[in-house]
Parts: sequence; structure tokens; C-alpha cells
Amino acid sequence: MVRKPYVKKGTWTPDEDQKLIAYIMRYGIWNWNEMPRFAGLQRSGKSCRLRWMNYLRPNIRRGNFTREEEETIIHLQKKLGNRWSAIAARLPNRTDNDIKNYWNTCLKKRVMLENNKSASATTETKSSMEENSADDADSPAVLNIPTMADFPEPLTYSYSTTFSSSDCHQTVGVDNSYSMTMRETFVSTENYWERLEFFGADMTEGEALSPNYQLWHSHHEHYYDHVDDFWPNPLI
DNA sequence: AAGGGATCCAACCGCTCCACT
DNA sequence: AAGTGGAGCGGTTGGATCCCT
Repeated sequence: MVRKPYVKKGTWTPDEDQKLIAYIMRYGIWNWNEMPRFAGLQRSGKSCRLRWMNYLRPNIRRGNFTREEEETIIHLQKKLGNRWSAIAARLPNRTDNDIKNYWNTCLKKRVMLENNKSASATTETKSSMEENSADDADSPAVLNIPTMADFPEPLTYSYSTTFSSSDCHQTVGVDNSYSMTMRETFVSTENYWERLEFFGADMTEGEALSPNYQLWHSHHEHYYDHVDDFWPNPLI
């Protein structure tokens, strides 16, 4: 009788993260199912892939979503439905899992509330119009549709976030004394959605990226070997 | 201080898609 | 054309943390 190899589940330990990062930096991504065995991990390929894609891979932005990102998600969810990967493709450096979680925990409720609000506002307007129709038949319907101007933040603004060393998994053995500042300036109003199409292209390298990006880079420079540069670049 | 409900989010599961043979 | 295996996706779960009483 052949015993199935033990496959660990649950939260990843810093040691496992380190093994996966080190392996991918050295050999790249070639086969998720085989990889854990060679990397010395008792995990399924799926688990490794998920961990890498949603957490360890460089260029991932974590933390609070900006107002623009929220509006993008709401807009795209309306347009595309729950196609999180398609939505994530339009939000540079955000993972589909992150967007999905954010939608399920925050945005869904907000959208439902806003819908209820505007629905009741429409009903109220309608009923008050009906009441007043006798003496004010010519007054137009006032629909309570929110515009970008209803939101508290300015449409064009910049923000900066400083990552602490705890954000970047110190356990992988990187100098944890650094901090990183990201700064982004968004465009506003008319061409906002059009601009989003090119959002990724507007990001300069190293700008608005997660600490993992720096982390990966510092390791990659260390490990990079032109002779072995055969595997696909995991950065791509 | 304690405990219990609410919330968040990393991770799992099952399914589909797609490339290859 | 059919079968197979790997990758990717979206829904869901469960543990950790937060917050309120």
C-alpha cells in the first residue's frame, strides 16, 4: 500500500516562506506540483502557488485601499461582475484575493447601502412628486445620484505610505532597517476611467510597490546567475 | 477582566480552462 | 477528437483579532 505523502495545511510559517522565496529566486517557477518537493516544503503545489501569488511575490501592494481604488473596484464589479482576476488586472499590484476580500468585507455592504439609499430616495421623490403633482405638475424629478463630488477626499491628491519592517516579513533575512515611501498622484474627473486603462504603464519601477519588491530585488541580485537564467523570470 | 459576537483575511476546495499529446 | 495534467479562478471557511457589553 502506497502512503500519500504528508501535506501540511494552514498558515504558512516564516521558515516555509523563506524556503519558497529562496527556491523561486534560484530556479524560477516551472511546475507548481513538483516544486514543493524540491523546495523542501510539505505543501501542495496549489498552496505554494497561492502563497506566492497572493503574498510573497514582489510588487504586491498591501494595506488600505485608496478611494480611487475603491471606486475602480465598484465600477468594474458593476461592469464585469465577480471576475476578480479581471478586476485585479486593472488595479496594479493588487491581488484578486485581496480585492475579493475587500469587496466581501467592505464594499459590498457599502454598495448595497448606497443602492438602498438611492432606491428609497427615488421612492420618496416619486411619492412626494405624486403628492405635489396637483399643484406643481411641471417640477422635474430630482434623483439622488451621488457624484464624485459627494466624496470627502479631493479628486486629485497624493498620498504616501511608509511601510514598517514588520510589513515585509523580516524573517526572510533581509536588512529590516529600511523603510519605503510610496507616493502616487492620481488624475481626476473626466479621463479617470480612460487613464486607468493605462494605469500600469504609468507606474515607474520601484514606485508604489510592496516591500516584497525590494526584498525580492535584494535577493535576486544576490542569487542571479546568468548561466542559470533559463527559467521564466518570476517577476513577470 | 472576561466572554461572546462581529469582522477580517489567509488559505482551502472544487471547478473550469487550456495546452499538450 | 479525446484524454490528461497543470494553472487559474471564484466561493467559502476557519482562525485570529477586534470591539462591545
